[in-house]
Amino acid sequence: LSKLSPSDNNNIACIALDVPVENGFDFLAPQISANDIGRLAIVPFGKRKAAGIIVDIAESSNVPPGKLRSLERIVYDLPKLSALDLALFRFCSGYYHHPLGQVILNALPVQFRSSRPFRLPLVTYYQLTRAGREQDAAPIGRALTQRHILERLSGGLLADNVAIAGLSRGKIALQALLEKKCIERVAPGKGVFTAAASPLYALNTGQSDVVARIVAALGHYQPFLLTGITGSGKTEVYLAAMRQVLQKGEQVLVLVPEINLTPQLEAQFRARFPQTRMVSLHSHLARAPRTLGWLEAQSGHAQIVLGTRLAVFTPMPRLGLIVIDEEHDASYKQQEGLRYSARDVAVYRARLADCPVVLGSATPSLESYFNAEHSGKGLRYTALALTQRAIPSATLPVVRLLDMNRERLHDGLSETLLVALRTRLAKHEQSLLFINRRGYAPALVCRQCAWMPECPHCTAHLVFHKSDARLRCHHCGQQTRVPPHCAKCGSADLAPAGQGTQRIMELIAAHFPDSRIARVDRDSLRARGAAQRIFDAAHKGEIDILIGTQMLAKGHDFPKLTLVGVLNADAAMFSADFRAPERLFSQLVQVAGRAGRAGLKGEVLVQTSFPAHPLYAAVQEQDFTRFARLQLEERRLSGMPPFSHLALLRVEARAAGQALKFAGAALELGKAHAAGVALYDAVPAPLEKKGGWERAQVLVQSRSRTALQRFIGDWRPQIAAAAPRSTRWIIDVDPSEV
DNA sequence: CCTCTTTTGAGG
DNA sequence: CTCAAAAGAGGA
Repeated sequence: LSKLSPSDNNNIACIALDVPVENGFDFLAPQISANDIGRLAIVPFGKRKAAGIIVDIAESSNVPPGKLRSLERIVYDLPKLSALDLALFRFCSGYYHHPLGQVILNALPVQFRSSRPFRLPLVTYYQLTRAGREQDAAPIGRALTQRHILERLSGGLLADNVAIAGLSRGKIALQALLEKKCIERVAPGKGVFTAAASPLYALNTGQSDVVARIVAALGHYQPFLLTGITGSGKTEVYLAAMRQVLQKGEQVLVLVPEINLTPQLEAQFRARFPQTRMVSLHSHLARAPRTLGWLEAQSGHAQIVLGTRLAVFTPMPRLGLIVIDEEHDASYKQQEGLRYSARDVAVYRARLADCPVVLGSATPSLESYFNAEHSGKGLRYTALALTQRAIPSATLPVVRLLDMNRERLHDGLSETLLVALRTRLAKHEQSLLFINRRGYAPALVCRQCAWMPECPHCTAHLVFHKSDARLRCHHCGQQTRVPPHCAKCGSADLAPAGQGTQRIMELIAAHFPDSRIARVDRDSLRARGAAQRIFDAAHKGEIDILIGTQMLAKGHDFPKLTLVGVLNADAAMFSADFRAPERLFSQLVQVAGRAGRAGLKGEVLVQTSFPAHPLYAAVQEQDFTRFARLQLEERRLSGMPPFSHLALLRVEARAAGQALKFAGAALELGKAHAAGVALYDAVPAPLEKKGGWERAQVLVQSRSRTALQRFIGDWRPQIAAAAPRSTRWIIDVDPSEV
């Protein structure tokens, strides 16, 4: 152990570690220079070693000299985080009130988070000269293992002019790629191939105008909100703008919601930019390829980074454009740990990198819409709109409301809907039934005494899954066999209550025994390759009726689809969350957008008990602007975002009543200094008990973001000091569910 | 008085 | 977070 004192002209390294402690930890680091800021370091920490990031260098420390220990080593094998990367992490730490070390370490690939040594790339790949002579090759990157090279080949990620050193099975892989038409030609004896380039189709005038606006902004910070109805060709706009950025040798970050769309978009991008190296980063990716992709982005070799919310933190030294597709999507908000909004972080990142950021959506969030409507004042967005469908023959579907009070019903399916389905079957067109509930029935009920089985760990009914005769909790995953008798009165007369995808499937199969039906929900897609199989079949027209949850609502285009039925839209009306109408609207517009995309007339039938609700009128006209105006007026009157800013103290405890009790105590602490903020009562959370944890919350509201931030800054240490270890708590800034 | 469980505090 | 010491709870 070093006993040198800091006064001996030793430098001190301040290191951010993955611990729930506000500040970094100081270590003696004699040889350190300011140049090392951003590097990974291994330090002794208590009884163990820990990995952390050097965030600062100082001449002296406030820590008593006797307590200071020496930094063990700096990891020079890894490229360091840039000042811009660190600035982004600092912003997140401050804005979301989360310890810096945890912010940074959570954004790093897992290998780098532990103090154990890791091995870096073993295989080198080379860029060839035009002549393709291997001796002229220059190394352009490395991969962790040969398997990753093969993966990259099969993904088409190693495009033109690339040879692989030491690739024994390369020929086999290349042959497979030839057959799949990913590549056109293989130079014999070498791993050289040329990627097949996809043809451009031309932009319409609306699209070119929008692209021109974005391109004009390249090189400096400017946020755009790009709105456009489904099928108006937003992706084409992204691609055209990206082309300009890539030509300048800069990088593009594209964020997409957490859905199964990444492979499709990836294929689309790859086809358009076959020469450009692209990495795809999402949570389903295995550890090693994710690390590799991260390194490629950080080194600048990968020019396109396509990913879900976690990708927003990927270091990119020459970032020239950020695209956030479906910017309204709830999956951009992380719901645990650092509760960041990838969309908001991306906008801030664009500001740091001084580049434009494009937020695209057919149904933007009201916050973004408001920012674009009120451009001119402060930090606001420039509105861009696509008003025509890219394929002119594709018209918007007709939306009809089916009044469930008047319709003739067959097991919850209206006569009109059944007739419409029958018509489509006769015409060999496809239909889609949208019901946002998986399982057979959302509950089981005793017909004698009305007892309903509940989850022992959550405030929720158990969902009946008929296929394996089990009851499942969709909140905690708990499952049991279906009980033979009522637990209360002993009756054997237990019946399913309500409808889920499985039950609808059964009903439809009974009504249309000769039709080909497929169910699309988390359960049916669980098996490996199931998603691909079902969607392929649907695209080929081998499915007549698709039944599914919101997984069906996004992205997929089925050319023969002309009818969409929406079965339980009303459910959202009963939600206490002030954002429920917004979510319902965007979901309905999304799902309606599936119908009639290629020249065939589409029809959307919405079953509802409240046909007079103004929300449905807006859905019928698919008029987002009208809907947004209505909602914004409500928000203005209720003082909700975007007319105020929110933060939520979320408290969880195992013992009954403890969460609510502590939330109340925290509220009292806050009341003493609540300047410029309004504090709501401590209340049980919407799902009061989840996974055995009782939940309570305190809502904080303010017109001023600064006042809100200042308040939380003072409040948080008070809560931390008062909180018993048996309660978990977090402050959720800009919560998405209140 | 001993053992097992829960709570608390520190880590540089 | 992780580790371990301290403080409680219960048993013989």
